[in-house]
Amino acid sequence: MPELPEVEVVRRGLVRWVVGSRLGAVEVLHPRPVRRHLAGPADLAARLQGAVAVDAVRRGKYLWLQLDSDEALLVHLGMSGQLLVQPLDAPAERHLRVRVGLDGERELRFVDQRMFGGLAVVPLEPTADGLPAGTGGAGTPSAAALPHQVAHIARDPLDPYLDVEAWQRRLRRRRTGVKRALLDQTLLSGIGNIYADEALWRARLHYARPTDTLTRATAVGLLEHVRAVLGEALLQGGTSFDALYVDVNGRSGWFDRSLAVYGQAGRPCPRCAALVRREPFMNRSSFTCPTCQPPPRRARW
DNA sequence: TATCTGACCTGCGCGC
DNA sequence: TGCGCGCAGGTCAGAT
Repeated sequence: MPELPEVEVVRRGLVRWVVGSRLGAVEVLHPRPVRRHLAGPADLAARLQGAVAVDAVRRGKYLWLQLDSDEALLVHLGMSGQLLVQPLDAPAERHLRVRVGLDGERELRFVDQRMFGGLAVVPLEPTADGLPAGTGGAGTPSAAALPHQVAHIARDPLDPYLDVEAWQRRLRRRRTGVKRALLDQTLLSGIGNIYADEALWRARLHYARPTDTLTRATAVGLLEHVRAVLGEALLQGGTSFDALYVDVNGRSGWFDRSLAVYGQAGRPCPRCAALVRREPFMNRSSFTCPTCQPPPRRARW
């Protein structure tokens, strides 16, 4: 599933293969992925056609292609979205939803099986703090502008402008469980179920540990574990369990081979050999080591 | 205001 | 073989 490392791999692919290109004809093959472009598919196509992509920017799991028209093509991959750069004559993918011409030679394709993701053309607004909005170009800070649809999304763990002290104070003021807080994109963005479980295992924290019982040192240590696991995943091209996550050239990542607990129920913990446990959590699953991550006496789910 | 829950969506694996 | 069900999970609207 696309979390921060997977989206960053896609963003880097866009920088290499799409930035600098002039967008051509747009074909919307299913209305759902463009549902957030309220003016409709025809308006989306009209705004894209002829524009030049000048940068690819990411904040958390949100991604946008900045256009020379002072607008942006905002993309969220949802659970199964893919952005592929393909030759014009490449066969259509089974779940191809939108195609956008590139320089009359190639196509940018949005493929999405489950259609939780989507595209919209939106205006850019100055950031509230006047700082770069996220990661752009070759991993450098972006322009200080972002779509208002992303304004409520917090900075991510790999963002150099993340205010760690402010984050740990907000985290510890919350009255919830630590995993629920890690998944809250308005507190810290980019983390999904996979990397939340991996970071909590590294930090030896149970997912139901109340955030208001964390010390400053524990909170900051957890952030370091989050950064480490995201960084390692990025180096390996992200996590691919199946064909649902690939980069813009259709290649899968390798980090699933390095997962300690996520998806490892019944297998030995790499640290203590106790059997990893899977438990229902927020209509999904949490994977923990029962020895390294004992449940807290007072739990918040 | 803060926190929590359920709906959205499709394909796959499993049990019957 | 075919059917029904559960599961995967990011986001957001609505409920508490």
